[in-house]
Amino acid sequence: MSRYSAAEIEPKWQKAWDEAQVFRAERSKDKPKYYVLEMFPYPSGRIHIGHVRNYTMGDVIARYKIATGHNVLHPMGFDAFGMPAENAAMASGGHPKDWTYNNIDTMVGQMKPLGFGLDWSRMFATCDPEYYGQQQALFLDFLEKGLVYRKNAVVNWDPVDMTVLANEQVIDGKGWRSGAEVERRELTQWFFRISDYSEELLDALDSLDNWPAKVKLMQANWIGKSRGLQFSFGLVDGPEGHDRVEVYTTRPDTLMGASFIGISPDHPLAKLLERENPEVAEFCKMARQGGTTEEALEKAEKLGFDTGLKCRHPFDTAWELPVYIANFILMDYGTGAIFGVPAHDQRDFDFATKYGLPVISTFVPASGDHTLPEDGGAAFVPPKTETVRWTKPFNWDEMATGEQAINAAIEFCEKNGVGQGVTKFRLRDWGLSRQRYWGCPIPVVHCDACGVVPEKKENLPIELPYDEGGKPIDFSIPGNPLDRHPTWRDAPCPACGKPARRETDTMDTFVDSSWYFARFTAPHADTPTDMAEAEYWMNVDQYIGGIEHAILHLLYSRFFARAMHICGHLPEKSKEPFDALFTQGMVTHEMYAGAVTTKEAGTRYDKDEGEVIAAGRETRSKYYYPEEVVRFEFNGKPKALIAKAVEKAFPEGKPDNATLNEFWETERRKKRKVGEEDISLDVFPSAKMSKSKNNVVDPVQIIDQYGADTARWFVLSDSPPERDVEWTAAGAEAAAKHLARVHRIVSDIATGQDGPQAGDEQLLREMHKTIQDVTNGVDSFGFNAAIAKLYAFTNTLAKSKAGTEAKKQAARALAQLMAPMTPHLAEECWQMLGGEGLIAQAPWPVADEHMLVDDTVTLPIQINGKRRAEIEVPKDMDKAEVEKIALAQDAVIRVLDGAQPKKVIVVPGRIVNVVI
RNA sequence: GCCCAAGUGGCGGAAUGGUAGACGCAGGGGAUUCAAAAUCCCCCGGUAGCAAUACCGUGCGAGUUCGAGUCUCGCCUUGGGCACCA
Repeated sequence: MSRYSAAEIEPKWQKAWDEAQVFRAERSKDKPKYYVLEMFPYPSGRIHIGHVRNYTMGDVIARYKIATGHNVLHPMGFDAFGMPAENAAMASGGHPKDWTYNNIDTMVGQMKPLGFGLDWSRMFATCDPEYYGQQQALFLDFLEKGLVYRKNAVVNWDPVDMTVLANEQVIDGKGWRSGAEVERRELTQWFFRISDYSEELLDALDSLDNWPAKVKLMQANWIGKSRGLQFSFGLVDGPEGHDRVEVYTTRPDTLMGASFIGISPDHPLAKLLERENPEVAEFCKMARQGGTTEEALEKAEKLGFDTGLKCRHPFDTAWELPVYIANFILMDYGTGAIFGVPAHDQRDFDFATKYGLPVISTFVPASGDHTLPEDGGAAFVPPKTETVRWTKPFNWDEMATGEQAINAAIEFCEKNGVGQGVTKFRLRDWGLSRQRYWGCPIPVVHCDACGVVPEKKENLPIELPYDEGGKPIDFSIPGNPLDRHPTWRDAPCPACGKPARRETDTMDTFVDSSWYFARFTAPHADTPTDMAEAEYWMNVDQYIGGIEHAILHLLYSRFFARAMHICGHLPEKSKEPFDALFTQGMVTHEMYAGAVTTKEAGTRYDKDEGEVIAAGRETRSKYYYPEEVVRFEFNGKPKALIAKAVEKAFPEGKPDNATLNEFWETERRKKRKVGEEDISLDVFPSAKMSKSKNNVVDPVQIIDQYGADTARWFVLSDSPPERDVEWTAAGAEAAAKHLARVHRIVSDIATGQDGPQAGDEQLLREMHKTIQDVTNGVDSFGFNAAIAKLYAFTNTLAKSKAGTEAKKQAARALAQLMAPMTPHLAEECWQMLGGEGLIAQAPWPVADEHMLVDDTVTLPIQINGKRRAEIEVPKDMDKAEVEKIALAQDAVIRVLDGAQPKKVIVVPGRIVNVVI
């Protein structure tokens, strides 16, 4: 008997798979193809447990599909452009390219030992010039087809660092490095015309039968189709060229409740007033402060500026409404102008209250008490489907739903020439320009004579410069190094040949990830795709990734697939590139944060508390990795300390929690110098593992200690894959023990003598049930439930007194069912049991239907829905007979106490319910 | 603020509208051992009870149903997304 040693068997079988080229994907007519893809990783430096979970799920599917006779494509690559590489260069010198490729090497080195069935020959990184050159070719094709254009759009501008900030670099409206108030500033940028496809992207969601409903719902809400009315308010004595204000509203039915007109600070009228009136200019400047995110705009205090201008109400020209410039109105959506109805919109209500504007109700609840908003009640905002009583309708019944009223209002307004019914979408065009170095350069040239000229395809790829005039690029200077590069910008105009300037914006990294799945079908083709390969391998049969990508990445990819089809790079069938989608939950972990002093504390004396040193102290937060901290609980509260400091203070070993707590309290009160870290840390609840929060768990330790199969088994067991999982280290050992047990049991069976041969049939029945359950589990992503069945079957097998042949048969089935999850151990077991060839290439076991049905069933007997007894009856016994037996049960007789039951419900094979 | 989810023992979780808690972890007891590791066996939601058993129990409050963890409505809490994190 041999002992289970992952360290010995895992490399051995990985080599065997390599030699047999089990995972090499080649086109073939003999088998149906199957393309399984997991969202590729960002090369952050180390793989984390979330990656292991993601790729193990994909690998289970891939191996299972190979076993069921499919020709499988299962590739891997890296989403390698992005800000962390530049941030690393900024923080510690070095070059984003070196940082990225080093990280990729490390991560591949960490992934290979996990034994994933990947076709590594297809690997690429999006920062490979070979890849991004083809992306530039795609861009040029899109440009030719009118799918890309330039327009102005706002960015977060840091006025101190003189640079554009990403949303995550704006913290509480301030720049992350400079601390300066961020401004919204307009720049000319490149856009994809995704909004032209709003209707189609929305409608096509219905065809995605194997996508989670919640993802489709989120996308539908994001696209946001709405029907409303576009019309204008006449402006009383407006400035030159402005005789009216065009508005769009989804609630034209509330027009009689309008009390003001609001325009965006970026509205042409506001801009005109801004030039003439310093007060307006000051307000607009203030309104443009803060980040550009929808969240920031929604949460910001609602402020307005009364322009003094008045608009006429379309239905009553004597009725004049004031025109406000308001900071919560977006120029991008609708017409950049709205009319406010305080009675039926909370935001408008708050605004009206603040500026003393009238509140006019147009409808009230259908019944019941109601305090009108104008009489001190709250804004009344029922769902559009609710029937309400109209007090100011214009051509519909007094009792009607919002929906009915909206339609009637649009019809009425159209008939009376007041406006037009318009369908609008919330989806905006996709801005792809980034004022950054580490991304795919946009392949156009700006020529004084010819304007914006596309680069010639034969000049692609336009590569990123590595140096700056022989010197390494200095990333510590804020701003875009491409913009200030001495020579890279110089390029002859592709049209006239005169000296011109390259575009220095690079592409959003979402572009990189919007077509990589197509590139995997022909990763080294000298066009973006090879149609023969794309025709064969597309679509992705099963796509697996995090729920956090439910909207943007998936929507952008759907758009790209359409655009690529238009340009002849993908077949018609690939307009929806992902046939089935599975969104796995995230791996979360609690976070440990401490303070680093940025301004030293003063000292203040308090007569009760004595010396208080925190006064005047300023800090920034620093997050620590789980392995850097000592975590403990005191009085039920989690606390943490920096591990190194604990080791130093208690060299003899980790003390008890009370001592740690005392240490924590003492350290917390210490005065710190600038730059010094606090030793006592706070523990924050679990959140998505992210690089910036340092709460990533490194699986390498687990692999080193227990082996890949344990890590794989562990991430699949316990939690359902679609749910978030809180990572805890306990349990890895249990998984390892179980695998060792399987090895031991199989080894005993393989070498054992014939036993008593009792219960062969029972064991084989269990085997067939397990085959059935595990197969269903794998098919439906119920990996945790499948694993529970495998645990149960292992117990059955261990206890079975069956003969050696039956046991060997059962053990072979166990190995095969485990093979997608723990492939190395399965191969080893397969070999011990005398299985033919590699288990990785053996056909999947099939359950025998006849072995799945039992002759008798156990039926619970309920009385009024409460279980009181149970009976064992033949499975096809008729209802009357079952009822008779049920009513004869002691418990039933006792509760009935001579009375007749009102009703007896018999669900064959399920349950009996006696109603009394 | 808006959109989308999730909430079940000490913990991770199982359960086509049909016996709530499968399977695993932690814990307790025992066997084996000079001892330990490893392994094997048993117990394990709460309250009451020697026990049989009874009552309560799937975030909270209603509802539909013979029957609700599962369906509907309202709330609470947590997580994700909100267009320049990827």
